[in-house]
Amino acid sequence: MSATARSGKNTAGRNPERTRERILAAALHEFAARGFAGARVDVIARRAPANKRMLYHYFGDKSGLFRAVLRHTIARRRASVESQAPGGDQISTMPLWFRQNCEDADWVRLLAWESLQSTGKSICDEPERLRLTKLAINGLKQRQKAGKLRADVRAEYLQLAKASLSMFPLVMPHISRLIIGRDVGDKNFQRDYAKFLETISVAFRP
Amino acid sequence: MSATARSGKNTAGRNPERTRERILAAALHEFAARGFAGARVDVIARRAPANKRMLYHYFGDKSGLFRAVLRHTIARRRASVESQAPGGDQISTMPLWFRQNCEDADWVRLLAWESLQSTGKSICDEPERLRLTKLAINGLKQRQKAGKLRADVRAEYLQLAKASLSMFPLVMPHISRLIIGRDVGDKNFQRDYAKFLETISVAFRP
DNA sequence: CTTCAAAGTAACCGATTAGTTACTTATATC
DNA sequence: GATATAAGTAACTAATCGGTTACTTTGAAG
Repeated sequence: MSATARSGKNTAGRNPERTRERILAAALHEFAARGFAGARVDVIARRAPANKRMLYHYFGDKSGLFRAVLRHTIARRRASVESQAPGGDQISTMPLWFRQNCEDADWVRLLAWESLQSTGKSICDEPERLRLTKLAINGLKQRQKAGKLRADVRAEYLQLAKASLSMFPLVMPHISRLIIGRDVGDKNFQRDYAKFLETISVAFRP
Repeated sequence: MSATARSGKNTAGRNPERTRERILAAALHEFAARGFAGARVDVIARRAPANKRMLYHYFGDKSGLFRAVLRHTIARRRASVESQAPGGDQISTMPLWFRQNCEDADWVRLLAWESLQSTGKSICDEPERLRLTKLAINGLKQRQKAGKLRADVRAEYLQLAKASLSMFPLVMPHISRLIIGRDVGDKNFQRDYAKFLETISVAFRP
């Protein structure tokens, strides 16, 4: 009875995978909010909720947890990147990226903390991330060949510009608010900025 | 004798202002490298070099020092912003901004740390920063009126886009390297990216 | 029913680190 | 030159926080 109930069990008792997932989710939240150095292991454990001991059991130490969160979130975003790669859509992708980033602001912020803190150091999980980056760039190259994107600039720089414009307001919400006067979470701002990105997309057309 | 020698004295003995300046410089370096939570007060004191006690004497506590560094660097950049505002130059300003940011990478990184860490909180030294921001935006508005800049998008959004494109590679060097394959410190990258910014500036012309 | 491994808990520990105390030394003013 | 004031030093402290120890509970298998 208990063996058969095991697979369907979701609500009570022990459940290693769920505990792991809860810790990862809480850690993403805390690391995104305060960065690696600012994040508190006890806060993550309390918010999971889980015992701190379990956190160390599954992830070794604080930086192991940080890496696990990175890997886990990269894996989650993989599908989204891979589905976009074929590049057959009509509408400009930049406003779309921005919208997705708004939905996944914790991920963008995590990326920003990681990038700032690990200057000079090697990139965690580099092979996989390089693969996904190349995939996105190849998508742009295909569109360049198809005449949908200007071909007189390297696709790499177009990718960098797209990343900049679609992530910056989330990475530096402070600056964004100083300039625009509205908060990044403000839906009106998000709509207007997406529209703006659509407008200046002419820069990337032939 | 000592009173007259006092003003010309720069090398030895006591010198409050110089000590203050040295602490500020060391703090900028440390905060830019590791962020507020990651920075170590002892490291700043050792690098100044100055005694930790002096640091607390001049700046109260760690966050007081952080705010002082912000204010000090804002004051330093003020002249540069104010001289640019009149907007009479011929060449596109975006590559110029990027170049200046590369020269002052610590400042850009400090700004990024501050923005990430203080989400939701109030902006330190807001009135002055708002004034400088408005100044830059007014410069853009003037150029819009002069027909040098497209007028069908609000100047605020143009300013945000300029900030994004000229700061992003410095704020997220990791991502930048994944996409381009070269380091942000690489002079070749800086040249090529500046050129790219020049090229896509057409998006901002009428 | 027993057993054994893994999940889970609470209390603890040692190191790091922001912030202080008690003191000495220099310098400007009278 | 005496003196008051501010600069500067070294050693200390209290608390925070990452990580651990010793223990209990759960549940699947023989």
